[in-house]
Amino acid sequence: MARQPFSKEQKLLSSAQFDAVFKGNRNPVKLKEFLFLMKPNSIDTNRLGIVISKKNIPLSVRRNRIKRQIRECFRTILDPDLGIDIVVLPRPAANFAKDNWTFLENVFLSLNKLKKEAKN
RNA sequence: GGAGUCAGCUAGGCAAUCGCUUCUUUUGGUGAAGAGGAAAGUCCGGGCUCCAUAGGGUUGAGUGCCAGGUAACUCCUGGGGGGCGCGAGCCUACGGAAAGUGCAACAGAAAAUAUACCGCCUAUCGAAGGUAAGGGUGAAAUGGUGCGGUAAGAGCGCACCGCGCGAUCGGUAACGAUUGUGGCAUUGUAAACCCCACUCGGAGCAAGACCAAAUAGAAAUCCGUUUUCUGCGACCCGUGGAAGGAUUUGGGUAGGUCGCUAAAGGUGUUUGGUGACAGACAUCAUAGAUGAAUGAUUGUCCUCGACAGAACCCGGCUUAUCGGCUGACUCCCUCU
Repeated sequence: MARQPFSKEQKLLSSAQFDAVFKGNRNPVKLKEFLFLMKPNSIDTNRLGIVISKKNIPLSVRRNRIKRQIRECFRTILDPDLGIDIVVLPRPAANFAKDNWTFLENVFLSLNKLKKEAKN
């Protein structure tokens, strides 16, 4: 199994990078619980940004848990060669979802397929 | 055995794989450490930092039985008064109501000014007089109980209790005990205004300090202080700054480094103290992120895991909380 690191190269760090994704995204994935925005980038790796507001997820414990689960899926599942920037926004419905883990797993798996088809 | 009071502890464990943050080694890696009792609410207090060491008056805010502890407090400890409970215990903003003002719904005759609905007594039998015993209303009704007294009554008189004032004794004090004396006068409300006593400068780690880069919004020093604006919570006084001129240095930006964790620190023993706590000695090294680290998956065991995530740091308060454990004490029942 290849190493699957998650360091600062894999994160969106500045507001400029975030803005680029918000403005340059095409066909976003809109779900009840999450919103995914994606944009191809110019570097080799994927980069992840999470925007999670207190308004949508009031409890800090749950906020942290959702962030970790998103990060973990990004790290373990997503094809590292895709070269996309991705921003995930949890929505209020994520509060009530019991099994976010399997849900996110499926989403990221389907993302892999989508992107591969797009490249081919 | 049942019911209850108080104090304290704990906050799933183990293993495997893949990851994150910091540190150490060293640059492949290896190793070590890595959220809470409330990290929360931001309600108080303090450290620390800057503003200009921050003065006076008015205003504003806070505290409010006494003594002590503390860096400090609205916290804690001990004590006193009052209330609740059979009890262990619990609760208590607990200074002032003859300085003044306000308020007291409904009911009730009357709610603070005095007065009289039913009643009682007198009677010249009237739309009179005397009463406040009793009844009734209310959260609250002009001291309470008893005896005397009277036409009926009334602190009108007396005794005891209560209340005010004084003295003595005990106590650091709050206060308590004893005793003398006064006379029954104006109810309650001050988490209503208010009065009295005491305390209080402001803003906050996005505080603040330094470094780098880049091209004209800034900064520093000096001169000046009529006017205008502005800071010191507000206003007045007082005082500082800016707008102007001269000289010098050179910036934006979610950039980087520091602040940033060793601190009124934890644990143990011991000394002093009723106790909060303080002193001495020994010992421990224990998160430090910054688009923000503790996770995910799998297996397994059990009692099947609540509330909940550090963001400068401490002391408290308040609120949330599954299950379990420990100790001390009280009451009731049964047996001996």
